[in-house]
Amino acid sequence: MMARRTGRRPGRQDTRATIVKAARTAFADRGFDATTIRQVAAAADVDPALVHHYFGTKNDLFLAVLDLPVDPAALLEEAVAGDPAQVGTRLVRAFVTAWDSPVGTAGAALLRSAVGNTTVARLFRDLVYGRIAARLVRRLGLPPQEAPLRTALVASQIAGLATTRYLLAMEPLASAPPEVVVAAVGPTVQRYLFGDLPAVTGEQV
Amino acid sequence: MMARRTGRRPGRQDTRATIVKAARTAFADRGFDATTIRQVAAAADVDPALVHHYFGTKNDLFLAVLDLPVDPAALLEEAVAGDPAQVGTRLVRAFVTAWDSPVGTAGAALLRSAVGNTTVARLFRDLVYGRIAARLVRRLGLPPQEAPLRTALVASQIAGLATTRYLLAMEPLASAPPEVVVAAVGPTVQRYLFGDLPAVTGEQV
DNA sequence: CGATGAACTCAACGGTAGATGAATTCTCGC
DNA sequence: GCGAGAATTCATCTACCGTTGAGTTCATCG
Repeated sequence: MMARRTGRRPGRQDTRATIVKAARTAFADRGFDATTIRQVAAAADVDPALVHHYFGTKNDLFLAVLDLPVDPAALLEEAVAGDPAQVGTRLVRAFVTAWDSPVGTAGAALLRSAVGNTTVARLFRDLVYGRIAARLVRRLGLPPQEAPLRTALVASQIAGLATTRYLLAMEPLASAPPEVVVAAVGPTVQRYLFGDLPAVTGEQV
Repeated sequence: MMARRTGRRPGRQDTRATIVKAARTAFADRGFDATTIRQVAAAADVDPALVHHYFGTKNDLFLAVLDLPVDPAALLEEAVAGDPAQVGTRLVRAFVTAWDSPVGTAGAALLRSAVGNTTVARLFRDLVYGRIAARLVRRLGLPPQEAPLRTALVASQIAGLATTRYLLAMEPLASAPPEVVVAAVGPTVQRYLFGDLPAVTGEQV
């Protein structure tokens, strides 16, 4: 971390991508509010002003972090195709394996930020409703009357998995091998999607 | 909100309790980092310096917020007593109904803060392990080898419920009547506690 | 090679946060 | 009714933060 001269650096380098990467992990680790542009700049070995030069405001930087070359919806499509009797298992597996990719890091950034920031929370809800749940309902052909509760229940289990395993790192879940998690949680998701829920029929216990 | 004179106020009043209450809802709504002492002071109609006078640092204020007259462990004891075949349902019901009490508000403060703050996260983990999970294992007589994963899975579903229903307010879960949630989620918790989990036997799928 | 613009840094502004210490007003026991 | 101490506020310090504008160095194209 030597003192850096002013002005443009020699050679060609994709500093912009470096900043996005640093920002993504920073947002994932600390959330939107707790992440400072100065931290991101330091991690990318760059002046804070350069971050603004590329991305404008801090909000814009956050949006750039969420803007991925791979659409999470594609992963979902893959998981939904196949035998409906094991959709739950495939969904959980897709989720767990995706977590180590940039998609997962962006997801961590989004979820962690949403819990602490009302504006990001709205963004998160819109994404889950419009881009995930809607697609799930359509592809699985869930009855319109039951669909909202069923998908919300799935969201609750998946969000809980993300929170405990990744955001809070609670053992032994945090370091359990993927297939253990898949075997344990998959059936839950399966039941929420297709199982017999007294709740959705309006029946009370 | 008229201009307030300096010095002690006439009459007797429990300003300290007022501050704790204001701080509890503030921490629950915004989390530790996003909550400012000035906000708490304003909500309690008091000068920021008074908050320090009573509680010292912001951390101490947070701990005071978590220090409740009612022990959450007591609620748990109540739910575990009775037919083991419906422990899952009773646990979820206890959780959902407790949420509107100060215990629930403190829980929201703790969870929301834990997601955004490493120090609080450690506090949260210690509480779940030592005060909740340990008691659950003991009272239900779970096999020591399976217990950690089983309780962690329960934690994941409960945390997910808290996150989606309360912290993020995702519909229709956020405004679903308690018994709907209990009927839907109870069996999941039941299975995590006593059900057949290929994962806990070391068997891989 | 010269110029234009992109990449990059410096220094600073205005805002807000947590914390502190002194000053003011009240209560209560003697 | 007076004095000690608790309750309360004021003004202020230091430390960051996001953001801006001006200045410096490089790459590229004519």
